[in-house]
Amino acid sequence: MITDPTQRGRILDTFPFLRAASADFRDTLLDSGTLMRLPAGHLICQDGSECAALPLVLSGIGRVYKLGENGREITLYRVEPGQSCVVTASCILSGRPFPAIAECETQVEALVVRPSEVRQWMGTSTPWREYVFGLIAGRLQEVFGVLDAVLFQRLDQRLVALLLGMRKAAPGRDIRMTHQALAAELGSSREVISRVLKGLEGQGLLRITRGHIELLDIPELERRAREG
Amino acid sequence: MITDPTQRGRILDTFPFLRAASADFRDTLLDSGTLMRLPAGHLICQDGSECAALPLVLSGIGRVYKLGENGREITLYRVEPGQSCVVTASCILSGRPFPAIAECETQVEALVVRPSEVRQWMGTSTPWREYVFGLIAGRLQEVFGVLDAVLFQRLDQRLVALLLGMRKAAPGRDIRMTHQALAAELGSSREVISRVLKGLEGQGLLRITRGHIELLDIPELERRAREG
DNA sequence: CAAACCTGAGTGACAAAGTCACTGAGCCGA
DNA sequence: TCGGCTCAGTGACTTTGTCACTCAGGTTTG
Repeated sequence: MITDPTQRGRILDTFPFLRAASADFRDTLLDSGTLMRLPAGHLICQDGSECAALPLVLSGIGRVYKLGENGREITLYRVEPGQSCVVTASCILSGRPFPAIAECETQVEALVVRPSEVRQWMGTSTPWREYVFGLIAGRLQEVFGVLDAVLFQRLDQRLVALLLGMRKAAPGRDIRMTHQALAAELGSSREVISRVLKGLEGQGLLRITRGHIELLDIPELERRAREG
Repeated sequence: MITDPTQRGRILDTFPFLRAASADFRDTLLDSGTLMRLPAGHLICQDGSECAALPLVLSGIGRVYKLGENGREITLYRVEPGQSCVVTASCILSGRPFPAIAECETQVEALVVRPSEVRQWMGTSTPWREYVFGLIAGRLQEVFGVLDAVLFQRLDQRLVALLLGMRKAAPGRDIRMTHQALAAELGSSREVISRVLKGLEGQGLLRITRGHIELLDIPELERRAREG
């Protein structure tokens, strides 16, 4: 139950679809949901387990990834404020186990709603339904994209694209990230990432120092990401 | 509009969720849907294109796959009678392009419904909604499984598992399939499949002849598929 | 019937990527 | 400043993908 008017306003701002919903539905959601603060590293859903609740993210970032027996991992997508992990939702609605791991990458504030409500609202609120379907379709597309990249794209291209993407998210030439973390994004291994980075450094496209990477020739890197 | 009572009965038998739906909804669906017969090889949806309709499969098999620039491909899942390609549905509901290719593997009979109806029924019929969500969750799980296999499993294991799965589908020791087709299932290439099969033949586990494969030591193959 | 043709399969050389077992380099606290 | 920690580099090897072929078994057709 959310009573604080400031919090209620914040929720409406973060989830614009609520503005399109009926006042009735808005109240139901705010009354039945619980505001939770989850620490970084908290596991929201484990691979193969049932999903007990659907968190609507208000702040912070969630990360959904697959983990192999050997310890290698790959990021499937991130859940940002205003979104929710809809794979969770689809698992809730169909009673299936969750096929990956969902974890808080940073501290996460979320409005947590119960499966029974998720299910019920699908029938009663069109904006809610469209919100959920929009998320599902978006995730499907992201996961299909990951599969495509893994199967059909070269690792050096994927790595360069990732680095450029991160630069866009946090402008500047410096990227603070370990080789291990880059490997976990792409589903590769640290050694391989190190080798590829070293190759790019040899070509003068970037500079590697402990814990971060400085992009030097950005136009050329952009060309590589596009053409290979 | 489906009027023939035999056809109507067949549809109800193929889609049991319709029995749980109201008579009203059943009639709406049967009145607004069109029965189509699509030849083998017909493309239902191309990569990146908009989906114009949702086909509910009555007979035959559809196959959904990803195609890389180099020509390599990988099967994501198959659509069997009683199912539908829900990725299509989610694309319809969210107006996104389809992220793969959907093709008729055999001749397919389908009840085709319009996007506007798909969308509308999500609000009006609970059985329809649960049907669609069940399909989506199932597909998500399949696609996640493919990703897992591609990233974390060895090809020989995957190939053996595929062969054993095919034997279960069509009992007998003989599997009629080209190396190219096996490669397309697994997202590999013909040469590599040939090599792996040759290795298995060298170990006396199967026998290769032009166009088909005879499984010899099935218990050992099953052990391989499990343990590696 | 035999030559031409097509599809399926095998081969060898190489490149890309993952694995394993290390070594070494920077950093921080005791 | 010593020890321990995390991060990164290296070399040898395996697995998988790619390329450019050749070859083998059928079918079609002149």
